[in-house]
Amino acid sequence: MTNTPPTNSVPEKPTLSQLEEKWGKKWVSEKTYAFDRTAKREQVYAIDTPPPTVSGALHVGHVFSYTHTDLIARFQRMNGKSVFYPIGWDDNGLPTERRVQNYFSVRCDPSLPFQENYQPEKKQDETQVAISRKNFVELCEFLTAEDEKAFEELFQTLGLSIDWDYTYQTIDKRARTISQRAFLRNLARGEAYQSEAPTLWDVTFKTAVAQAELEDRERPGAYHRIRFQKPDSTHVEIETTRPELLPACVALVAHPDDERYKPLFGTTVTTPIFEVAVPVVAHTLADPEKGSGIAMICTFGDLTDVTWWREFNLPTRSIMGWDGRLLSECPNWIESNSAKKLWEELANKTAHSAKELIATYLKESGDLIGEIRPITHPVKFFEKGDKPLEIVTTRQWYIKNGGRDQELRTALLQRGKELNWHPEYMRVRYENWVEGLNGDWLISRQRFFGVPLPLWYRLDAAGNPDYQQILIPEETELPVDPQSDVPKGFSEAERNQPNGFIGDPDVMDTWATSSLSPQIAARWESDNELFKKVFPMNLRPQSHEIIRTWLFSSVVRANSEHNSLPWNEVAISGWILDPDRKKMSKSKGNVVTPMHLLEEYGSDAVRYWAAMGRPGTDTAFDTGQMKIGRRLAIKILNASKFGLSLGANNEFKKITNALDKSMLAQLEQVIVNSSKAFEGYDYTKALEAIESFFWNFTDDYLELIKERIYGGQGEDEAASAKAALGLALSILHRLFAPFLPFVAEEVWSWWQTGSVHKTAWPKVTEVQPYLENPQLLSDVSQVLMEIRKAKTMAQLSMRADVSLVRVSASQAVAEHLKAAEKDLFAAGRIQKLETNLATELSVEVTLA
RNA sequence: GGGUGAUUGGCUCAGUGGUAGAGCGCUUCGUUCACAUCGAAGAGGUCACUGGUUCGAUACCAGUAUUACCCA
Repeated sequence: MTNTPPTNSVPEKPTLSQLEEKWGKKWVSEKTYAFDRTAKREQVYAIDTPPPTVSGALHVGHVFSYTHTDLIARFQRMNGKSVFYPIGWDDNGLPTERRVQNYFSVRCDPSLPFQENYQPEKKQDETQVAISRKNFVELCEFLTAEDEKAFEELFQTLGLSIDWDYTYQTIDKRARTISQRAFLRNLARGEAYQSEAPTLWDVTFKTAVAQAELEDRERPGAYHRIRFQKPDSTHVEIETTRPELLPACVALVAHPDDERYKPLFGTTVTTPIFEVAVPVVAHTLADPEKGSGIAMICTFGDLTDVTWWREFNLPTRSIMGWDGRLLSECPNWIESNSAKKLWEELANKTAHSAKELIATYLKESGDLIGEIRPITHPVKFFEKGDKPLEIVTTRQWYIKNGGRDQELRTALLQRGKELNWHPEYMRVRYENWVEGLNGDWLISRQRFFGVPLPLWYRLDAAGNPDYQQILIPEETELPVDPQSDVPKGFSEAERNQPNGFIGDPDVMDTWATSSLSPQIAARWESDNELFKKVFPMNLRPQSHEIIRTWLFSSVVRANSEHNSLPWNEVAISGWILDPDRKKMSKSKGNVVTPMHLLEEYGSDAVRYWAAMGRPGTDTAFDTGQMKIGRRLAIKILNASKFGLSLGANNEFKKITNALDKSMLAQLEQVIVNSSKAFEGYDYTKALEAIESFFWNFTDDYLELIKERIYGGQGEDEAASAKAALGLALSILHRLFAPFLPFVAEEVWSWWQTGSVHKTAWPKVTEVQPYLENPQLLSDVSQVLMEIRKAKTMAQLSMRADVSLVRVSASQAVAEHLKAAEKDLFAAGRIQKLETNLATELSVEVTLA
């Protein structure tokens, strides 16, 4: 720092335009935000940035929540931490598949051979071209690379202080390796297992669906009252919304205390029209209030059916195919000839058509009692699907997550308690989720673009897979694609041959990879030095709707692999609501794309709006706040230019004037309050404290010292103001740096060397040698305000003269006014000031 | 049905056991001398409702209503 401020480097007419371009490029080329690997572990602050789904649209919500993280990153960096702030792109999974299908009008057919140099034709009509899995994956990679460029450009324009040298993709080689390695370790420890079991199944995507991907939707349904024949030829009536599952009925169930049905327990009844004998059982999960109090158990109508089927060891009578249609062959448990004839009509019908058909048959046979009763009820859907889920029995891979194991569940709940949540109440969502788990984590997906399960199976002499004979790769061979790679000891010629092998066709759930984002970013097992420095990480920022998925699954993986949390803190962002308070989402069509906002208002202004969204609180999209942010940024330019032109400098020993010291005392409080707020992740509170000081600083303090700094009260008094101004500007530039990094860097560059973003966050020790009662400036401002009010009321210019100001005030206030009297005279254009003692402040202004 | 938040001027939101706050919007006034991409000032609220604790409640407690989200 020099004693003579280089005012010649202050532009004549400062402007916000082009600052993003100017400084954004410089930060990248000078690696301003590079992680310092030589830093000690305690000096590292590591952030597990959410990898955005690049196949999704750029969304103003990205700007919002990523800015929040950046604020924390910048604060920590200025506090001397070596900030590890990488980003990844989530290009793995179903959203990418769908986008590729629509963009190129193709579909994946894994049975087709790979075509070299395949060029997709431009999308022209709705007929999709079938292509091989490898071609399909190539298209996914091509398209996501395009999308990633758009995201990178947005985030750089926004000024995120990411270290771009550590960027990863959830489908890249390292991510696939880590994902497969973690799975193999789970397998070796017995935490991963395969099971042939009833599975929630999406008939559109033809894939299994995990509990975390479910959602309930209210759908119309109808109760059908159906009678079953008792052994004595009388009837018992059940009610069901799914009569199409009647052929899949394996039992009836009622509550053990239900007097109406007690005599039936242990007996056998016969299903109508299909004439299959089924037992009547008692179970406490049967609700006596629901319908007739007795229900049919089918394989499988819902998850309760699965529970009953397991507990009573009932037979499996599945009638639903993987495509959501009834089986084409009549099931072997249906023996009556008339029922077999009916099946010819039912075969290959969708659940919906089968329901109508069976209702018609029941009506004809007289077994449908009374009218069909329409209701609305919750139905389970895949969150990305649009047909109700079915339950089919398939072989799938699972990872233990406490859903079937109380000890693990307790351990994971304990992890939730160890984690520091911001805001704190979000912890409850985690606890509710873990407590409500009803099964392990299903990780296999019958999809194409994802990380493959790194497994092969032996084929027996007949060419059928033996799933108990698993062939696994060495960790050093990873990543593997079992569709093209060959297990050790086999040759490609043995693929799909009797006594040979087959590759597991499935990929892993996208969360099975995303849950390892801290390990991927930290380069687990490929850069141990880095890993030791940054894992467990300090912060996971994310939004609240993925607590049950991303956050929970990350805790599961770190707990089993590293016996630790993946990070110590989690900061939950709210959502962006549109101005009508509706959640912004692509399906609602109310999404605002962010790039033009950055261009129109400036990145700093948009960041200001984001910073005003409190942690965890949903925030309305509001260009008004961006305008205010823009105004603030302009004010910083102008006030800095003005201050530097007045001769602001660093000769702090010359700070002697009481008003100057009072201003610095107020600034001391701002440093204390904003630092404290930041440490508690409340960046909004920090910004409010800084901003509010700044406006008073420009409106009152700068006005008050103008005369003095021009030399009106002698050289020493001017020198005090210049030095105080220099100290205040230096501190303000640094306080604003995390929020408005572009304008802060710009004004810093006018009079300092190096980047403001690599300097130290202000410390109270900087101002502590120069303090006075902070109330002094407030009292003087108060009187100045009264004077301005009088001029405004008289409809006069602020430059109008005041012949007399008569102040009634306490002794303390009077002393404060006396201390800054000359400044007050000049700023208010006062000719005479009289004070007298009073308990309450009052100001009487006589205009000239 | 269970849970978690929210409810404060027209709007968006702070806030504290002791006289109700900010910004925007609105109204009025004001530009030679940092800033019209601006400044100064003004009006505007029974702090959702009902009880309770308290000398005193917008704040603490209980209940109600409305609303959002999570889970079933």
